[in-house]
Amino acid sequence: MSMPSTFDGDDETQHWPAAGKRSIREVDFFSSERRGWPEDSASAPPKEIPAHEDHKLALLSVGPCEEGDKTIQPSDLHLSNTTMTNWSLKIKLDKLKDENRKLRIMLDCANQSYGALQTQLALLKQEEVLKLKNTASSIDDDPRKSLIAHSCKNIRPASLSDPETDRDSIPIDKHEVSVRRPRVSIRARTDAPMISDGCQWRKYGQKLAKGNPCPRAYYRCTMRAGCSVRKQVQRCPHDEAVLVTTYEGSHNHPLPAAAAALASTTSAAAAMLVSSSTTNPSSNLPPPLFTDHQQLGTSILASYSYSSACPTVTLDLSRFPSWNPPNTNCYSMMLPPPPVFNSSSISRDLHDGQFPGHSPSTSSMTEAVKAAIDTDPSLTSAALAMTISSVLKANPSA
DNA sequence: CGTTTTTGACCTGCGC
DNA sequence: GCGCAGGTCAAAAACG
Repeated sequence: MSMPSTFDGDDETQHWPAAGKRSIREVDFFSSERRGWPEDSASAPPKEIPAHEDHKLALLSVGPCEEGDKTIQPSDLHLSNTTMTNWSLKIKLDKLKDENRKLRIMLDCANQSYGALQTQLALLKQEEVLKLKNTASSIDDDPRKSLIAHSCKNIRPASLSDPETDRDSIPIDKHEVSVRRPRVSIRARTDAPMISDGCQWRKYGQKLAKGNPCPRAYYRCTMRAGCSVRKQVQRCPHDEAVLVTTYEGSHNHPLPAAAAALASTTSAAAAMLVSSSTTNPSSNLPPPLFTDHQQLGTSILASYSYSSACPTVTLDLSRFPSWNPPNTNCYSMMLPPPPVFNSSSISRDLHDGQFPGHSPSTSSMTEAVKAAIDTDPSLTSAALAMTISSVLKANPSA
């Protein structure tokens, strides 16, 4: 198994140990290195200060440096005016660098925490699914619980002799690997063979799907070992200019910053898919995410598709003329923890307003998108994704 | 030489 | 039970 050599996200996380080392050096400076410095600096400090000496200056700039009971001030050193000026500038620069470094550490910390929370959420949701499964096993006349029970058939403890009896002994994370999770599919009009979404992928298979002359390619995420996210890339059989990218699974690592926007969007979309099944128990069908906006001239289309095993959210972005390359090169996926809840064989497009009680009228979603496009006709996909995401979060019923 | 892609074989689920 | 289709595996080939 190989790891990509260039990965912003991993690079981000790798700053942690580096930052730790730098922090230790600062402590070491106080404990040992500092002791010899005043004597060594009886003459003027060097004009060219080695990079590894930066921390000394930064610390000195924060306040007086103490040697035992004696306080060492810069003026105690015999320096020429020019050297003092340079030194002062250097000190200011070092302070800024130090501040930068601290901010970077804080950012890394936030990223790490976010990744950890995502993992925790995945585990909690998996446990919830298992609990629901156990509850549902004794009830067969409630349609909603039957759906849950049905979905649990898709839990496949691979390579176990007796899945039924062994299931409870399997660690949760193994369940996550085998669970059929909701998918998010994105349709985008592009000539590129594959949209660049900020992640590293390795192709592991290719198939000719029936009814489509274009092969379907299978990729798995290689940004971190054990990441379960996979994606399928395929040209639309009806319009080969449209590239259909389907994501499945949840990343076990922080994503590059550039990947955050659409990740947020798809997370919200899939979360909607999930919550709709739990907040609307009277109906087996979820409400629409959002609908066509005919006034736009273009339209955003979101649809649920319940195949035999995998509920799928489709975001049709192919109708945005401005989304031709190069703007289609900033998609990103990070699916939410994968709750399993439905596997009915119903497939419907929502833009037709086929759901009773769910009007295809103008939604806040499309209003927001329209406003965004009006504001900036050259809107990038990432920016538009953020708009969609924010509306989904602010108005779950949109 | 290590990594990635290709591609045929194999596995699994589903419908008949 | 059988056949089909989707998905995955893994050895071989290609690539840098």
